[in-house]
Amino acid sequence: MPELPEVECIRRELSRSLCGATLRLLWLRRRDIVVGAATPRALLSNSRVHQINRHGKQLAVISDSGAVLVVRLGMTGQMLLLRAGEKPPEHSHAAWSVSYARRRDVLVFRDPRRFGRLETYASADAQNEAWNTLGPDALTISAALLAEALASRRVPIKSALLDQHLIAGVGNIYADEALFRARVHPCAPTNTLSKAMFARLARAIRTVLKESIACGGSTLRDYRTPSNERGQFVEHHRVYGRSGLLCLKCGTPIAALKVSGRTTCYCPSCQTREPTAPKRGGDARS
DNA sequence: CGACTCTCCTGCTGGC
DNA sequence: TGCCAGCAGGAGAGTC
Repeated sequence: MPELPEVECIRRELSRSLCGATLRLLWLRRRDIVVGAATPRALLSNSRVHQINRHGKQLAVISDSGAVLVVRLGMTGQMLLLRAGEKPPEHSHAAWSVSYARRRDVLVFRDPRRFGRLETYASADAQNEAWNTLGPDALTISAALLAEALASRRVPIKSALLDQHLIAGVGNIYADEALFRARVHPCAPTNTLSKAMFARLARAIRTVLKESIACGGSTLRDYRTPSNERGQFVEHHRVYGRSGLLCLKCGTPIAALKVSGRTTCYCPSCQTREPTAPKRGGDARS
C-alpha cells in the first residue's frame, strides 16, 4: 500500500514525465472516485502540468490554469504511464492523454479496491486549505515537531503515528519499522514517551522513509511505479510482515498484535513500553 | 474535543 | 476441486 516513500517515488517519476506536458481527459469510468467537480476542466483536461507536489501520502498536480488535482491512492491506487494504444488494466477508473513535444502517452488512475480518490480544486488556495488540516510531513519531521504534534495524546503511539492529521505520511508498514528502530513499544501511551524517545522516533521515521525511497518503496502486492516497477524495500523490513520470525537484532521471535484494528509487528524484547530509566550519569544516548 | 467503532472495497488465503 | 469466511487496511462518518 502506498505510504510516503511510494508516493514520493511516484511523484518523482510523474514530475519527470508530466511537467510541461498537456493533459486531456480521455475517459472517466467511475464518477464516484471523484471528490468535487468531475468536469473535464476540473480534471485538468486541456491543462498544462506546472508542478507535482506531495504532502504525506497525497499528490497534488498543479496546472497552469490554476486548477489542482489531488490524487489519493488509498490502499491499492496506482498512477500508470502507458504507451498510446496499450490496453489499460482492469479497474482503471480514469485516463488522460499526455502530450509531449514528440510523443503521446496515456496516464491512468487505477485502483482495484477503490479506497483511493481524485479530488478536484478550483485553485491552489482551496487545495492548500485542505492540506493545512494534515500534520507536518513525516519525511522532514523534527523531534520537537513530533513531540508537539503527538505528546498530548493518550492513545497508543502506533495509533497516533497513523493519524494523518497529526503527522502526514506514515502508514502501517513504516509505523512498525520506525517504532522498532526507535526501540519504542507500539502500545506505549503517546503522552508517556520521554523526550529521548521522541528524538529517537523522529530520527527513525526520517531514516526509514529515506531508505525506502532509495529502494523505490515497498511492494507487498499492488504497489507499482508509473512505469510498472516494483519497490525493493520489503527486503529491508525488520518487523513488518516478519511475525514469528526472529528479531534480526536480538533473536527474539517477532510478535504480532492489533492496534487500532491494524496488524502490528514488533520485537517484545527490543521495544519497551516505558521510557528508559535514566542511567547514572544521565539519560541514555539516542 | 478525544477516543472508539463501523464502513467502504476486492482479491487472496486457508479450512473443510 | 470448489466454496466461502476471514483478512488486509486508509480514512471519513458516526457514536459516546
